[in-house]
Amino acid sequence: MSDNPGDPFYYHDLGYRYNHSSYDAPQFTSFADFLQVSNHDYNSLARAFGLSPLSSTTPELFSPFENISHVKQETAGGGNEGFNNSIGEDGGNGHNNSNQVNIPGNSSISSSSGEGVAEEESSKGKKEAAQGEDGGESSSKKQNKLKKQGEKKQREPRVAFMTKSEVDHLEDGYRWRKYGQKAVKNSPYPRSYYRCTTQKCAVKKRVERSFQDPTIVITTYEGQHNHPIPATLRGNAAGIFGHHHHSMMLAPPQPSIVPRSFPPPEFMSSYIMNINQVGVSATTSTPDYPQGRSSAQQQQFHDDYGLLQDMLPSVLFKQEE
DNA sequence: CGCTTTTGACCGGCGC
DNA sequence: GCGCCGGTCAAAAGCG
Repeated sequence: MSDNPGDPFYYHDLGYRYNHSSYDAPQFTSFADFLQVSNHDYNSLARAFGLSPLSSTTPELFSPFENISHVKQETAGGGNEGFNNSIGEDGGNGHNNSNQVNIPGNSSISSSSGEGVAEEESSKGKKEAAQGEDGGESSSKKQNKLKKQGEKKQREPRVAFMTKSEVDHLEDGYRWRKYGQKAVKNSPYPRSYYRCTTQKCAVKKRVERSFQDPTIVITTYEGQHNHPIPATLRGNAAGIFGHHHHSMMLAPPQPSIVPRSFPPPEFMSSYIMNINQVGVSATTSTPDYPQGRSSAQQQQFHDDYGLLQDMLPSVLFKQEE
């Protein structure tokens, strides 16, 4: 995948790969549901994923990963289209078989290219080009704030999911407000930008459908929630995470672009194709990184990964600078 | 009415 | 410096 060492992280680095035919697609109503975990476990997973835990916890302190580099697309005439192309490529070559996990800060469980890529790019230092403001909470203004010292614009940890789904916006228990949509270069499908509606929370996510395989939706989370899952949304968090089926949930978030229709309630029909961790252990590259990790945190971190490995064998993590 | 989505303008980084 | 590009803003429209 990273044929181009110089490339910043591209989604194709995900090593995306899966077997169309070998999966059956279970139905899930939420992220946690699809992970098939309890609330407790979810919290661990969430940390590992850089997502927010269900319980209120210390906000900005734990981010297993730091320093994200932004997914960038080749500006040169737009050859590369991030995910879309990448998916095609990787899917095609697929040297990476799905069951591998790279642990940030650790070397890896899978020696697959992913890792190499991560290194390369981190060295690359090509930061996020098209980045607007980053996790800043003052979302009101333009972004003209400067960073502290030599710290460049760092992004929050990002996690990308590739999910087979009919709907673009997957239910994950949080409430989001869409704040933008842009056309993806060589794709007929647009990319939508969402922000967590909880006031103090700066988590964002992007959703786009794969151009190569329109049945796949790529959701990229950025940042971590600092609050519990809102218990409102029809049913409540408990209903979402707790357990049983997913009966209600009324109208699915509308399948915007995807023409095909499908049974309404199953908007979360999905299975994971791949998961990408875009964070990185930046402690080395960014000395002044605000949040140091305690050994306890690291331990937790590893524990989370261990957990993930057990639970999500097909997940593939990747780190990036 | 309060919220969300829509949508074109705008911004800042980067390559040329 | 200019223009492309990904990402964001924000006014207006939409919806329950």
